[in-house]
Amino acid sequence: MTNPFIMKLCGFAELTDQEVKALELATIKPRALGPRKDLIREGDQPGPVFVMLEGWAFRYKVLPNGSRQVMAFLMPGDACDLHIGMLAAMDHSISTATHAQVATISRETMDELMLTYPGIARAMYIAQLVDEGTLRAWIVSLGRRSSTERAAHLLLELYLRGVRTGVAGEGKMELPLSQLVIADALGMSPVHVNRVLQELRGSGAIELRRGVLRIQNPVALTAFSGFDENYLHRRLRTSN
Amino acid sequence: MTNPFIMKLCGFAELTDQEVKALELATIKPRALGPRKDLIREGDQPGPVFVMLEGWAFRYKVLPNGSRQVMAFLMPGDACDLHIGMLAAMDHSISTATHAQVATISRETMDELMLTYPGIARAMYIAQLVDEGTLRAWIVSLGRRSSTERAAHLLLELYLRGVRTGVAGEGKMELPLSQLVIADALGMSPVHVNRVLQELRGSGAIELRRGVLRIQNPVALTAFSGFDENYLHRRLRTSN
DNA sequence: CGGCTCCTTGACTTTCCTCAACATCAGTGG
DNA sequence: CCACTGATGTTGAGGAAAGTCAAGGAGCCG
Repeated sequence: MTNPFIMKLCGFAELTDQEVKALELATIKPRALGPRKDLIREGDQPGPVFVMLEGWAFRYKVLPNGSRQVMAFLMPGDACDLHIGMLAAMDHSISTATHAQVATISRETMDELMLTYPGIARAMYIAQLVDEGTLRAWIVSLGRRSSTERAAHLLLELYLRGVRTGVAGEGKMELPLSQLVIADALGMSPVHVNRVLQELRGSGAIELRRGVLRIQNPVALTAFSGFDENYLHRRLRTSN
Repeated sequence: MTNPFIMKLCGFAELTDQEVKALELATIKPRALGPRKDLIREGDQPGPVFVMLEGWAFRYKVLPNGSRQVMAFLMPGDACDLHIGMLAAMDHSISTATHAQVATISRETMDELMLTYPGIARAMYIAQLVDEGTLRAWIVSLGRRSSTERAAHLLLELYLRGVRTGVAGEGKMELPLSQLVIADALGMSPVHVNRVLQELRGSGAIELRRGVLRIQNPVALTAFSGFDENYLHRRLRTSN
């Protein structure tokens, strides 16, 4: 299977062949987007569900003083919020970070998929819960971790999420994010991100160069950043 | 209506009399809890949905180094996550901050309520979306606002949320949170919270004493903190 | 009254930001 | 093939913001 979205949902719930087929059909015609293109802007009325098939995007908000905060990364396999269509207006924007292939599933189609296929509904709910847990984990990082711990935590998170969708493995993943975007996610200045990454590189914990991340010492990195993978919910409730 | 939970849901969707009755019935027997009692702990298997009828609680996580981060406040009218029961384990804990009256609705009852009453389902989904928007707003605050702006933003948020549930009004609300808990929510030290609050008091924007918050100058506070109430979604989509 | 929690203040230290300059790299068009 | 351009990464120096440590004050309750 090459579709990271389906691979991720299969990790969340047992999907029947029919369900997989329906998902394949729904994401069969992605559109190509260049880097730095807004998928949707704050204030817009929410439209279809976006599914990232290739490339990276991020949710962000720009403050009156011009600074920007990234609130979430969307990597291949990620979809955006389920029920967001109920709201009148987006409270943040989503932009691509790289070239991307994005499938769009209309609200109606999505509702129908979830009504028809309980496995899809279940998997989408779980994906949403994990996303929410991820938001909370970011709050913890921003509030109580040092800048170096914070960076280490983010890199580990992205790697583990990548493993789930098949875009990462064997300690390696493509990570085409500029230090500027990482800075806006970690709530720090770009120059400090640079120094912090050097520190992590210097300690031998990671390698990050030319858009490729290598986790050299996962154990040390986990301990140092206080990473607790609970929030990614790799073990799900088996019954019901 | 004295039930802040029902008042809040009514603000999100038009509820029929039947639906209101069903909600009243479901929350008729709250249990009383003292301050600093955990409702549920990280690692526990999720149980019923909790509904705060009186008093305050907060979601939090304690890091290996002993520091604590508060990720959300639950004030009267708030309920905790809808589908959390699908997960095997909580990724954070919830504790009371004050004496509290908490109703518990079993997973089965909640599922049934949402299946039977579309208005309740809709209102609960919207409440969840608003909670999620609130998490993102906290990320923005923690990442990109100065400590004083951050404090101002939090107080304004809590006040506006209180208005929605009827526990705040006319620039005034009960806010029984210690500076220590506020510090853990803002990701700063308690002594700095103290200084920042003094600054806000001194500027005439707020008054906060003995557990009562007064917003003296909402306009200045909004501008200063860069508060954008979008994320509370006071205007909802009317159709569908 | 004693004991607890919470709030307040001052002095010192650390972390991280800002500013500024420069290096590197990929893509573009001549 | 090379010069130009824009985005990105790197380095150093100085300063502002917020943390830590330590001590004392205020309020509340048994």
